[in-house]
Amino acid sequence: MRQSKNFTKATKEIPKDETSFNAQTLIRAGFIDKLAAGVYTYLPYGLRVLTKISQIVREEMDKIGGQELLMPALNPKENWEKTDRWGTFDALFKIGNSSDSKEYTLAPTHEEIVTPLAQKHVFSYKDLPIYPYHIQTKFRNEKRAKAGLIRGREFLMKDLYSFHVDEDDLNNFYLNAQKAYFKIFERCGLLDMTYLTYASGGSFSKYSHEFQTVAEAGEDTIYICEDCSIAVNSEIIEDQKGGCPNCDNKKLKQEKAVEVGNIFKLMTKFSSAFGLEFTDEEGKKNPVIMGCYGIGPSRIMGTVVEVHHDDRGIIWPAELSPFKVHLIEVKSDNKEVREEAEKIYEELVNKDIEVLYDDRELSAGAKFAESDLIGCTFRVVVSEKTIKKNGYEFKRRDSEKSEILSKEELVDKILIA
RNA sequence: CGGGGCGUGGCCUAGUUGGCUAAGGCGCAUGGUUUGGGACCAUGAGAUCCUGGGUUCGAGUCCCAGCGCCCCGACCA
Repeated sequence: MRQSKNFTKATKEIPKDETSFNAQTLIRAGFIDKLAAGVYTYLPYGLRVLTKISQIVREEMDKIGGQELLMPALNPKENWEKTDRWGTFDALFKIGNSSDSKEYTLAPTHEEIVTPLAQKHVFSYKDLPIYPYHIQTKFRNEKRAKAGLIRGREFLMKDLYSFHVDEDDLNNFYLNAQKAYFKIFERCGLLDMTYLTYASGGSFSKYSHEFQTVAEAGEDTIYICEDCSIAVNSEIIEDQKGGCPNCDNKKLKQEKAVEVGNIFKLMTKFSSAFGLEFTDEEGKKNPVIMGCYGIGPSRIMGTVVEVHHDDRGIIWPAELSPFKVHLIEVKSDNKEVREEAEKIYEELVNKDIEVLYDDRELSAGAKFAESDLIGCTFRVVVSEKTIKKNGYEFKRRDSEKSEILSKEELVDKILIA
């Protein structure tokens, strides 16, 4: 992509209506635009990142048997009355339709939709287990949206629901889902600071689990057991008398964290509400056992920015970088420079490498500053200097060192990464 | 939803005890000089001062109400 063709512009000014680093920086760099509190447009760069995160999530869900579908955001009131959540889920956006007086909600989660859906197709133990999921925009009328992408009113969420014949089968899948989640955080560059965190299980089971990423911007406080590499949240810490639920470690480390995912054993709460049953091998009817597994691509995007940055801007992990390479030509009005840059741009594009090519007639300083702000994993510079040296300057965003490489070396280096 | 703060060209800000034509920077346009870390000069365009009431000879400035945004808290299935 040619930067001269991108219609959004980076800015030096910090937007005054945002205080979180992720929102300030993503807005300045042209990834997102704010429409209202907790409601953002994903601009071309931002959508690329969001799509990459979603794709990672999709791949890891598919690997554990997930089946992707897409359920509606617009939900009829009746489904939510069946579970009694129409009146009790107070972050529900409600929509009245004056022409026929029918009421809807914009879905904040999808148990109310997926359970009756399963009911149309699950009759026998032979039909189980199933793992439908979707990646979809969720709506929650948060009393207070905050921290940019970390707590929005409209946000992207992957929610998978598992349906089982018994608790053992649920427990098995539950562990698979945990592993898949860690794979996702690894690919998003969050593995080192993300902890499986014991949370209250509500009425369904002893614990649910959150995935908490340590970050100053986080709104939760977690207590980490460094022996087991797990954590507990503030609901649990008191029950545990300050100790680890997994070992006899009494000294847990307190940190602020962002909840980037959570998994929950729903047991029969929703299957009972809708009467979702299956017939077992003996011909007896039993309620289906359920679990749910949430993870927020948009929230991950904000969290990654909080965790991976320096004072010049974002440092995207390789798999999330909006473009693998930021190609910069210094002195666009130098014919030789322009031709050389165009040549390598085409070369890289032909190798299916995603390149953002800064072909604008701006000063070198402006281009470098904006490049660091945007934060692509690799930077390649073409200038009078590099032409004299018969190569291309290559630099990682997370390193201060640069090197001059030949075309072949450059392509190799980028393709290997 | 309780408490606090803020609202001025596209963006960031200044604007004194109410006073005359609302100021500066960024960005934008035109011309010229520049080009390895957010260049410079000149000229120019661009404002319902959040909205609605009120006080006053006179309101960006004071009062009331509303809306919006941010922060703290509560909430987070």
